[in-house]
Amino acid sequence: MSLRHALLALLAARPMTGYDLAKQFDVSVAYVWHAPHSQIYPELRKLEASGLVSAEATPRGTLATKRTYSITSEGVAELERWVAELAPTPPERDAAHLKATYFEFGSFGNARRQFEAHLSHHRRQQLKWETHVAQLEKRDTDLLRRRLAIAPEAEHEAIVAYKVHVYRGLVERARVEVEWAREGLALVDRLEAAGKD
Amino acid sequence: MSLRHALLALLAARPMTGYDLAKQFDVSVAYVWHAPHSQIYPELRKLEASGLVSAEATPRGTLATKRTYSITSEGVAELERWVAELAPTPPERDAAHLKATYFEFGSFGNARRQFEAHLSHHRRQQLKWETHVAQLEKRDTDLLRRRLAIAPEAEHEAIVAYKVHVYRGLVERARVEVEWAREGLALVDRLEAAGKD
DNA sequence: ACAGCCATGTAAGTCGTTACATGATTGC
DNA sequence: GCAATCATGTAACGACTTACATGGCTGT
Repeated sequence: MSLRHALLALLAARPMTGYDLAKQFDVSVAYVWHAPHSQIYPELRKLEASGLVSAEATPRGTLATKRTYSITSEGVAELERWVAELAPTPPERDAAHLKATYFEFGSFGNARRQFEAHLSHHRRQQLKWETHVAQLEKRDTDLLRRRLAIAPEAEHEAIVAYKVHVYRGLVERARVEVEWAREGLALVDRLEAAGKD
Repeated sequence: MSLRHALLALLAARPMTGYDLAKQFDVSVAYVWHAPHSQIYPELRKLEASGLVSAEATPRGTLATKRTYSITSEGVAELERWVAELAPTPPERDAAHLKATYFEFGSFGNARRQFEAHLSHHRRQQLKWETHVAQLEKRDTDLLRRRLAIAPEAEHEAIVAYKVHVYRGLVERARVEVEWAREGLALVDRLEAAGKD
C-alpha cells in the first residue's frame, strides 16, 4: 500500500509523467521505497480511476499518449489520511542476517566474502545518503525546491527538517551495518586463529 | 528464495513437522525471517518433491497424516550452496521512513505519535533480541543444543559465535531505530517551539 | 544514421497475506 | 465436557520481479 502514497507524495511537489516518477524513484524515493516502472504505470492508472490523481493526456507520435499526472484534492486528503495512520510494522525479512546465522555451513573464506560484500554495499549506501542529506540541507534538489515553492513559508523548516531526519537515520543505519560487517570480519579472524591450535 | 533455506537450516538441527517449523518461525527464525504456516506447508511439499527433505508420514486420526520432515544429503548440499552464494541486496522498502519523509502533511501531534510507536516497537524488539543473545551465549535453546549435539565439537564455537553475532547486530540495529525515534521526538519539540514565535 | 534518452505499456510467474476450513489429542 | 494445543491444509488476492515489446524525440 505504500507505492500509491509514495506516488501521491511526489505528485504533491509537482505534476509529473510516469517516466518522471520512475526517475524520481531512482534518484531519491528509491532510497526508501523502490519501484520499477512496470509497477508505476499501472498504479497511476488505478490512482486516476479512484480520483486521487488527474491525468492530462497529450498525444505523442501517432499511437502513444503522454500522460501528465497531477494530484487532486482527494489525493491530498488521502496523503493526509495515510500520514495520520499508525501502520503495523511489517514482519522481519532479512536475507543477509538469515544467511549469516548459518555461516558454519561454509568456510571462513566464504564468511569473509559475505561480510565484505555487506560492508561495501552499506558503505556505498552510507555515502549516497550522506550526499543526499547534504543536498537537502542546502535545499538543493529539484523536487524539494518545487515543494517549498508551493508551501507556505512557515512550513519550510519542518518540510526540510523531516526529510533530513529521515536520511540521517538511514546514514546511521548504514553505519551500523558497516560496523556489523567489520566486527564479523574480526570474528572470522578470531575463529580461524582459534581453530589453528 | 529464503524461505526454503530457512526451513532447510532448521531441519539441519533436527527432524520436524510443519507445525514444529511454524512454531520455530515464531520464536526464533521469525526474528530474521517471518513466514506463516500457510506458506510453510506448501513449501515443505516442494522441498520434498525436489528431494531436499524426506518425509516420514504417520497416520493421525482417520483422515489426516502427520509428516515429519528430515533434511537429506542433497538438502545439506543445497544449504552449503546457498551459504556460499553472494546474494544481491534487496531493494529498499521502508514504510516508516517513507512516511516520516512527509510528516509535514500531518500535525506535530501526529509526528509524535508516529515516532512514539516506532520507539516502542523497536524497544520491544531490542529487548527480545537481547534475551535471545543471552540464551544463545548460554547455549540454552532447544534448537541450538540439538544442533551442537550432531556437530563436531571443534565447530561448536563458530556455530554459537555466528548466531550471537547476528542477534547482536539486530540489537544494535534496534538501538539505532530507538535513537532515531527519540531524536525525532526532540525535533518535533523544536519545530513546534519555533512555530510558536 | 545512430545513440541516448523520453515514454509507455503487457505478461508470466513468484512470493506473501489473510481468511477460511477441519479435525485430533491432551490435560483438567 | 471443554479449552488449549497439535496438526494440516486451501483459496483468493495483492505486491513485486523479470522479461518482453514498442516507438518517438533530440542532438551530433
